[in-house]
Amino acid sequence: MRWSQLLIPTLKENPADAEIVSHQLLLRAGLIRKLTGGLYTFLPLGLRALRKVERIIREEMDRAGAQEVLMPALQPSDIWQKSGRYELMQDVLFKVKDRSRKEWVLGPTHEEVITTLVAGEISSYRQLPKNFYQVQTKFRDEIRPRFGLMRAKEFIMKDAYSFDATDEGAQESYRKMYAAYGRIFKRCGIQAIAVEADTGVIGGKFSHEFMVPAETGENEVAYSEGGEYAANVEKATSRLTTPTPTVDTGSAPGKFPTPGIVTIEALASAPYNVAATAQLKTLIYLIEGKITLVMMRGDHQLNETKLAAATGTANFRAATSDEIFAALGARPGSLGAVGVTQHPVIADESLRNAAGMTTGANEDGFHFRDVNLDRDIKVGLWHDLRLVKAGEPCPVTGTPLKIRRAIEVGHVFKLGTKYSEPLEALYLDETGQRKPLVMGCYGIGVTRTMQAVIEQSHDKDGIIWPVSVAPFTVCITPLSVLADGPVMKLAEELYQKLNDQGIDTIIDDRDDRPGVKFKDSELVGFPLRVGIGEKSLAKGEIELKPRGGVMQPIKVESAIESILSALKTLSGI
RNA sequence: CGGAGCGUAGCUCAGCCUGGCUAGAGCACUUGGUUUGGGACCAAGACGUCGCAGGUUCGAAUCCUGUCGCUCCGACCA
Repeated sequence: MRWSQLLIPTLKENPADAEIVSHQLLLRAGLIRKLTGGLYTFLPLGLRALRKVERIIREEMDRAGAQEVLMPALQPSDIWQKSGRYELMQDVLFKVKDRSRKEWVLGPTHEEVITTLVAGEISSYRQLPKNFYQVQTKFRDEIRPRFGLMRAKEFIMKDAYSFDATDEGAQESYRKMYAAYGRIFKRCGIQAIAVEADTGVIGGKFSHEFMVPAETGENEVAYSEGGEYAANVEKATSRLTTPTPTVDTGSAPGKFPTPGIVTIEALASAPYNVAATAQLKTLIYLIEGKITLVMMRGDHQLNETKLAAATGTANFRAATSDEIFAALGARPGSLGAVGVTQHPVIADESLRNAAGMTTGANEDGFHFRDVNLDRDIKVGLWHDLRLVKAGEPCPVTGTPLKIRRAIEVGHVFKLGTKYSEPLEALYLDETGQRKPLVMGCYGIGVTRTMQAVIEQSHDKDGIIWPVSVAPFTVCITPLSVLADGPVMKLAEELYQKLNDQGIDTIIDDRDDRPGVKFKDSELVGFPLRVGIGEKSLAKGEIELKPRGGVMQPIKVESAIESILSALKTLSGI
């Protein structure tokens, strides 16, 4: 393509509303333009890069045995009612009404649609396994769209759904997708790591997220140095650095005065000297409107994602001081669960068998000592609720965990029968028994992946596209565009030959000064620039400049061969 | 939704505190000229409901009220 004919509106200055570098470069390189918050138009170059990411995804999905379909983005709300997610996901669902006032949903994801399809089309174990995928626009009423394509109201996702007869089969389908994801991100030129993750509103048995390490990422990943363990902090666990006391003092809980003491630290200091590990922290939450006591060890922090996983709902918040006083008769700082039977109590696993603990007495200015969990507190639910911190021992290796930020580009879920049961996607097995299909689902944020590539691969001058996803692979830069001059003649000739070889080539035929062309080609980030100027041409040479590499002169006679071999090197072939 | 900030030319911003004349600069754009190996220079020109609505005032980009939009931090997620 000819630069002069394409819309490539590069910007010299950073747009005021772009905060992170990949967002700035998307705008500056003329790849996208904002329509309004969370909604973007893909310009010619941006679309070309996006299409290349999509092509890699399609090739790897096909290779892994998945088949492409295309489902409606507009969906009837009744299938969402059936799956139970109409309520659960109401905050992100875009809803629209038609002329007869019937309500529809703009699909944020497609478990309901694909399961409905499969329920009607698959009825025998002989048809299994199956895996269907699509590349499609998703709609989510995000609470806060941000960072350009990173979190948008409308975005392109590749979603795949596997259907198996057995759990073992589903496991194998999961494994295949997991492997395919690794190949996809590698081919896109980004380093993504798989981490254990929370399943959230999608639900299911377990899941892995594919994370691109980046300071601007919205997630935190806990991992061991050697890569033996990696998990989203929402899900991560660690070994305890210090054990929880379990020695029964033999005494019943004894109330003692602690005037003005309302923090763990204060109680840990003189004259009380109660180690934080021997204290019970009692947090009061309003879970689906009900006062609930959440118990943590004094030195631990609550992880709210784990609380959601434990309770099966995200509909909760910390209670206010007044709500707490009304329920327990004391203010934060003096709270405890001893003798509390009228409210449910949830406790963190680290408190199992805890004994000789100290906790608030539900009376301002007083605490209990000698509290045994088994004997004195009615715990209704035990669950891992603890937020891991950097430096705590890895659950696998025992070495100190590290924590770093990352961008989630993909997520694979082992779903089980969460959707096949309510939507009645059943099949007959060898013995004629009717059983629910065992499902998995697998998403890649395609537009987000494209931005993640930029976030991970850029320098002060602009984007550094990997060959695999670059909008154009080669940029031919004639320094003079006189139509019948030797420079332009050679440029046109190379342009023809490269295109004939199937190399995506752009020729910068703009009548601009060299500096402008160099800056623009670096900003957009084409992997290889072929510079043609009168000076070097006089020596029978032109210049090859890999983006991010060093300029090298090549002979005109062997230009095509040199370019092709440089591309091979850049592609890592 | 809670907290913080910003809305002035296509873009980046100044002017606002302390109200006053035709509302400014740089980049981009148009025309002419000079340039031509790292975002050129000269000259001329075009481009504004100062986000919107209301108020205060002789007079509002500037002060007040409301409203809309955008960005950032938190809850949500590919």
